[in-house]
This record gives sequence, structure tokens and C-alpha cells, in this order.
Amino acid sequence: MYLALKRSDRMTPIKELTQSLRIPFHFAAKILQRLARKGLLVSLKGRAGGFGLGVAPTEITLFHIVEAIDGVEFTRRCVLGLPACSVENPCALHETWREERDRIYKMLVRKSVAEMAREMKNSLHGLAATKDKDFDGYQTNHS
Amino acid sequence: MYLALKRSDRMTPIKELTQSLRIPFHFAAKILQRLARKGLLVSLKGRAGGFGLGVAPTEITLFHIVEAIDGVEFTRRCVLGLPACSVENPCALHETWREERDRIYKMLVRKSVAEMAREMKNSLHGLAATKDKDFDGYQTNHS
DNA sequence: CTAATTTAGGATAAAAGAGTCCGATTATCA
DNA sequence: TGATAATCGGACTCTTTTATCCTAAATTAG
Ligand code: FES
Ligand code: FES
Repeated sequence: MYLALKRSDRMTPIKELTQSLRIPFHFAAKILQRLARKGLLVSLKGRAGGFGLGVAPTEITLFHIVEAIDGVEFTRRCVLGLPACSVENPCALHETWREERDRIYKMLVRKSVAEMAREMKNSLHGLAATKDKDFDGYQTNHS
Repeated sequence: MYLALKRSDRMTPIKELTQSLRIPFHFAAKILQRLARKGLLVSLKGRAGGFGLGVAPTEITLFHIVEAIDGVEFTRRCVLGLPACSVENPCALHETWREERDRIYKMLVRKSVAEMAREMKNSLHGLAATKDKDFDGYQTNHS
């Protein structure tokens, strides 16, 4: 979302992002790296390096992000943990759960980063996580 | 579900349950114990001991079980992990997620163990978990 | 070419979770 | 009253997840 709200003609270094959002450097680095490997972001090393969007923010959906970070196995898995989920051998919740699961899937596919960024424009700093970790500005040490 | 399908005039020992369902003894024991502490089941030590339902199977809902096993924090938590979830300070997904979250909540509250047991009556043995663990019948050792 | 900057990614550490084991406790029966 | 059959709950182990750190590689400025 932060990257989506930035002008895209140059790269954004991790340090800028983490200081603005007040989140830990290495934490953000791993996430950005992961999204870049999936092609959602592009990265560039060196002097003017950093991260930028790999595709238009209207094209990046929550589904893509969940897929890159947590995986989307849940769309196929039995909610009770049975080895297979199928209509042939349904568990006690199969029909009920399938309905909710489909709704969530559709929601993930529908929500784009562009849309979300628009909605959070005014409160992006609220992204600071639940626990108050140290962020770059006051970080104890880094060369 | 297994207990709901049994006549309730005497207790069911863990061993009987785990052999019928082909699941590991200690695994089931911990779960049963946990449900008993919450009052969903009753337990009795000694000779004719075992577990039984603590309340009518029509009164035990999925919500009660999730509450006892995994917790139901998710009904209050921000899906993006912000420290608080509220309409005053909503995240980019607040409205969208609230809707799904409510549906899932209602589903959990609606589904009773009685209903589920009825539906799985014929395939309860399918409860054997994803990975094929050893179960009591062939377990390597226990006094 | 060299120094500075910045990401890449493997290694390590820390934390959480799942599953197992075992001694203690409780109840029943002969 | 002693032997036996059970659960109870803490300790322990194993695996997975999360977070951090560190060195290498890439890029650019001078
Ligand atoms: S079989 Fe359980 S959700 Fe489909
Ligand atoms: S504020 Fe994020 S779900 Fe309510």
C-alpha cells in the first residue's frame, strides 16, 4: 500500500519505508523480498535501488499477496482436516464451509491493493504492528 | 461426535474411543480433557470411568468447541493485525472482513454437534487425521 | 577502479504449537 | 484394604513459524 501511494518513477529503499511506517527493517525486508520474488514488486540493488510495484496496483489483489505470504491451500483443504475435501466424501461441514470459503476466495480476488491503499491513505502509519517493536528511527544498532 | 452417537448412560474410556476412531491415545486425551474443563464433557476417573457429554449434543455448538480449543479472538481482531478493530479507526478491510467474520461466527453458533454427528454417522472413521499416525491397536508401547 | 549503498538469501535464534509421556490422583471392585 | 482402571496435568520433545542477523552480490557515483 505504501508503494502504491508513491510516485512510481523511482525506487523506494527499505529504510525509507520502514521509517515512515515505523516497522522493523529486517521484518519488512523479508516481506518485500518475498513479494518481489513473486513478481508483485520489482527490486533494484545499489545506489538508487529499492523496491517498486511490479504491476499496476489495480492488478495486485489480496489473493496474490496471501498466495505469496501464507499460501492459499485453504481453498482446497477440508476444514476438519480430513485427508481430502470432496463432495464424494464430505465431512460434516463440507457444504456449509464451502460456501464461506468461496466467499472469502471471491473477496480476496476482488480487493486490489489500489483500492485498499486509497482507503488507508490517511492512516497508513497505523500499520505499526500490535506489539510495539523498535523501528529504524530508534533502532539500537545497525551499521 | 463419537460421544454424541453413543448411549449416554455410561462413560466412554479414552481407549475405546481412540481404538474405534483409530487416532492416537494421548492426542485424544488432551482434547477430551480440554473439553471437559470447559464443561462440554464430563469425566470420571477410576474403574467405570471415562468421558461423556456434559450437556445435550443439540446444545453444544461449533462455537463452544472452537472457543475451547483455538479461541475465538478472531471475532474481535483486525484482520490486518492492527492493535484495535473498530469503526472509528478502520483498516482497509474492516467493512469487507466484518461481513465475512459475522457469517462465520453465525455459522459456528448455528452448527450443533448433534447435527454434525448425524451427518457423519456413516463415516466417522474417516476422522483419522491427514497424516497416518499410529493408533492404539498397533501402538508400540503403553502399559 | 574504488567506495558507498542497497538488496539477496542463507544461517541462526527465538517463540509458538502440536504431540507425547509419565507420575499423581481418584474411583471402583473384589 | 489392596489391586486395578481410569483421568489429570505438568514436563518434555519435536516441528513449524516468525524474526533477526550477517555476508555476498549488484549497482552507481566519483
Ligand atoms: S470435506 Fe471437509 S470441508 Fe470438504
Ligand atoms: S480494523 Fe481491521 S478488521 Fe476492523
